[in-house]
Amino acid sequence: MDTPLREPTFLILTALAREPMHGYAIIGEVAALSDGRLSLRPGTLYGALDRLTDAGLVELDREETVDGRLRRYYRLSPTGDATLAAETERLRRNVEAATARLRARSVQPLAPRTAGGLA
Amino acid sequence: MDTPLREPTFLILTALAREPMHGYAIIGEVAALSDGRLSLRPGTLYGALDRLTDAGLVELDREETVDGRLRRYYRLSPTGDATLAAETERLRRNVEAATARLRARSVQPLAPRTAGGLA
DNA sequence: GCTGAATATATCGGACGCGAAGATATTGCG
DNA sequence: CGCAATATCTTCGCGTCCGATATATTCAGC
Repeated sequence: MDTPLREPTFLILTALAREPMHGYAIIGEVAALSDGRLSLRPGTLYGALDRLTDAGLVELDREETVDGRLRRYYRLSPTGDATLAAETERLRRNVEAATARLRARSVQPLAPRTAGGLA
Repeated sequence: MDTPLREPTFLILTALAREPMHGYAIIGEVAALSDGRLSLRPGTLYGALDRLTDAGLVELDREETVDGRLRRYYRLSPTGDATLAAETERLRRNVEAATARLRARSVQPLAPRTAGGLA
């Protein structure tokens, strides 16, 4: 898993970091995590869970049946935990780099050539 | 451009935030920005530049010919600047959310049931 | 003077994650 | 009884990315 995680995958792992959850609950948790910016579609969620399970980042925790409806709980594996931590660090560095660049530009938007200061 | 930027695209915009650069120089700049973690391939770079140009996030700044080799400089457009700032904020929130979740798990890895404290 | 590495651009095909849409089944509300 | 909400799963197409390849020029080494 050298490839960087995309946002939906990253937030799914984040949602599972605290405690095991079932798929449908993850949709709501990710929406909350992202302040409603990202609403996961079933295709994205279950596809991602299958991929993450195959990759060994999440594991099936348990299955419950509540009111006749199946709930399949997933949990973060140790590998998934480490991956999420590493990904978070990677993002943190990217954020820092971009912030520094944006600030640098803000300080000196354009070289003051046309304003006719001296010369 | 509602879709979140992928990492290569994000770092290309970051590289351009400070000053206009030509394609080949961006490859080195992105490598430096990511501490060598991400080495852009030509296919990724020029494809991304075309897409970003079409989307209005970057603009052709100027063309130079140095030692018979063409250099095509790109610069961040105001839209690209705003997009990069917004994306950085989005990432910052994701990093914060993940960090909080990882910390929460670290404080209480498992419910202390088996350790037999009291009871 | 030729070869190969570095500079600098471009293009094509495959892989893969994501999103839209719809199917299925159950409970609860009006 | 029909409709919304809960909860799962599947199929299809798109966009992005990467690997590979091509082209052209300069410079270093032999």
